[in-house]
Amino acid sequence: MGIKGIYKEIGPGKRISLTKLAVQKLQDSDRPLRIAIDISIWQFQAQAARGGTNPAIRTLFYRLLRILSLAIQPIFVFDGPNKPTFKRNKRSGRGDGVATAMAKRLIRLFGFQAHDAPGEAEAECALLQQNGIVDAVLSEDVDTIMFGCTQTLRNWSSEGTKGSKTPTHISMYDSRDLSQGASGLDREGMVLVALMSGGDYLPEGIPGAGVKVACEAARAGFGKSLCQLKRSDTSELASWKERLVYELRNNESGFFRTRHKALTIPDDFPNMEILRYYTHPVVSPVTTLDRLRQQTWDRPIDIQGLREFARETFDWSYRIGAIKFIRVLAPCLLVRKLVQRNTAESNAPKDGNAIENEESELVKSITSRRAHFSTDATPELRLSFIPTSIVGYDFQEEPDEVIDFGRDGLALNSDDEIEDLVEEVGDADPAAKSRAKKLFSPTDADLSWVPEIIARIGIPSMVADWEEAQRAKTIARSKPKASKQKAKTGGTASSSLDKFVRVTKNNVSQTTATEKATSSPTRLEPPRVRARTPLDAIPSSSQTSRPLLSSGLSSQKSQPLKPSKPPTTKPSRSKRNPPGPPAADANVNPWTIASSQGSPRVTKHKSSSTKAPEPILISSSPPSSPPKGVRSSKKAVVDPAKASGR
DNA sequence: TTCATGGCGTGACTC
DNA sequence: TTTCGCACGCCATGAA
Ligand SMILES: [Mg+2]
Repeated sequence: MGIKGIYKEIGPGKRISLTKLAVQKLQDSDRPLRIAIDISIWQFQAQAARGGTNPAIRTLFYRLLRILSLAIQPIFVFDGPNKPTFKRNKRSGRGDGVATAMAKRLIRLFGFQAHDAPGEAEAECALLQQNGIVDAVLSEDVDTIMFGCTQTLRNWSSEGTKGSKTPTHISMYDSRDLSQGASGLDREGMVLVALMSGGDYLPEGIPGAGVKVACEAARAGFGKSLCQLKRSDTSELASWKERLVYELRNNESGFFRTRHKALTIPDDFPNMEILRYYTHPVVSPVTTLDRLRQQTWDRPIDIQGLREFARETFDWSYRIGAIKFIRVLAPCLLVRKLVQRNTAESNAPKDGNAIENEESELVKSITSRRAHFSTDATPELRLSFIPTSIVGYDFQEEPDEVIDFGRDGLALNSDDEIEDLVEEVGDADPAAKSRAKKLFSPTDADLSWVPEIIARIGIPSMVADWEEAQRAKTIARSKPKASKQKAKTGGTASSSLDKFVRVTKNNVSQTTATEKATSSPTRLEPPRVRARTPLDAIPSSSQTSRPLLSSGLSSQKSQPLKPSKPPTTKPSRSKRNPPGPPAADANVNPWTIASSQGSPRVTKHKSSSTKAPEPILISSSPPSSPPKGVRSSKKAVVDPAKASGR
């Protein structure tokens, strides 16, 4: 339901290289960037791909490779069956069921997480981000902000007018910056904009009121005050509406550009069901969050499984297919292996030679350094590596496609997409290989640009040696007579821990220059301290007298944790609930609304367990991190609530 | 006149 | 047997 014209209001976001974002997180937090990805961002884009077999899923494959090479830890979120009732014409599943199953399989072969949302993926992603399970959400639009996401990424695509369409950049939206910015839109404000301007399937919007008028109303505080209304207080709601309409008509307080005498406000505006859709979307319960929190982000890549997937799905068959597979996978897998050397190393101290031996198994040499625009000048090193030794896959096992039984490297050079250059096929001259860069042999060295910090993690001593050599070179150039005897000051580290610390320090001092140069004011918030949602702990019985939305701080203070008190609304919930109009029930029983909203299908009992039944609370301002204990007690509170929904 | 809304058509991708 | 998004540019329309 992207709000039409919303980007004219909130701006284009910060366009930033995904490499830079990932590297910053690696530096600042000593761990990879974690993002939740709404899988639907590719549901249409991928259809545009042409050529070969299954180009759509192949597009996903290449994106997954890219994620791998960015050292990002993703969790892919799929839409679930519990769509809100007012979106009922849509249905996910059947049509792309096969594609969905394939996508999940591929994602898991990469060692990435595939996660099913109970309802809308966008809302689930926002929940994961709010709870610190991920740092940011990659989505189609900025709707996630209305679900409470504070770091939203969208439009992962190429940047600049240069020829390459390689997707390098994303647009980043920080909810805190947004509320401070010119639009002044926070979560509540955006929800009001959605409610007022409506949309194709948001009924009871105000016809003729678009994003401009709605934003003016939001800046005047009507979003916040609407969300702070006590539930089931119809007179307060009527008063809110009266004030809004009065200001629209007369513009007495000057909130609006002009008066709006001609607007016809529907009788049932605002639609509380839609409001609740944003404030209390159908998302996973805390138990699921805990499970996700405990899951490891470092699952191994199934190389053999990926090879078979590519053979069957993309028709990358025979030895030629295997070589193509190795060629695209190796540079990405190299990054993974470099980063893993940080954590995977045993604590046993190793001598310098052992370290250097391990390093040279991964990387043969470093050839150059750059600060390229495609990565926002994030420093990178060009690494030379042997594809087969990175992938560890024996392509020789695979039969040749044609009758050519030759098993020297020559036949391998005929890759299917280099026909343009195949004039040289049959030319056995090795020099021809270097002339035509596209001639690829998986056993020969290949080159790849890797962020310098990642190289420092995986091959620290090789980087140190290379830097020393570079330094010597420049010195030699400026003062040819100077001796290169300057000993390696750093030398090889005595332990892996020391090594990493040293490397990190070096890298910080080294990269601050470039950071300042590019002057990026944007950075991710520290995620760990960010366990939010203190409000889930609210006893259900307090709902009817509680604000629909209020500030996180005050409500947290005022919420007594009463795990022992079961909800008293069970009777009304237990009668078979038709998905019919909940508006009538809304003032009577919030639980009814919650459940009806959650399940378009009456037969789905699951909805009651997946719907977080607690009322309330949007806190658009950054929350104070709750103490660790809150989380566990919250669990205790929610469980009975969940049981009551049965 | 100026401004905002809403309807319509179109593109996205990799090799 | 049901279905599906979003953003952008262009233009007509109507309100103030
Ligand atoms: Mg959306």
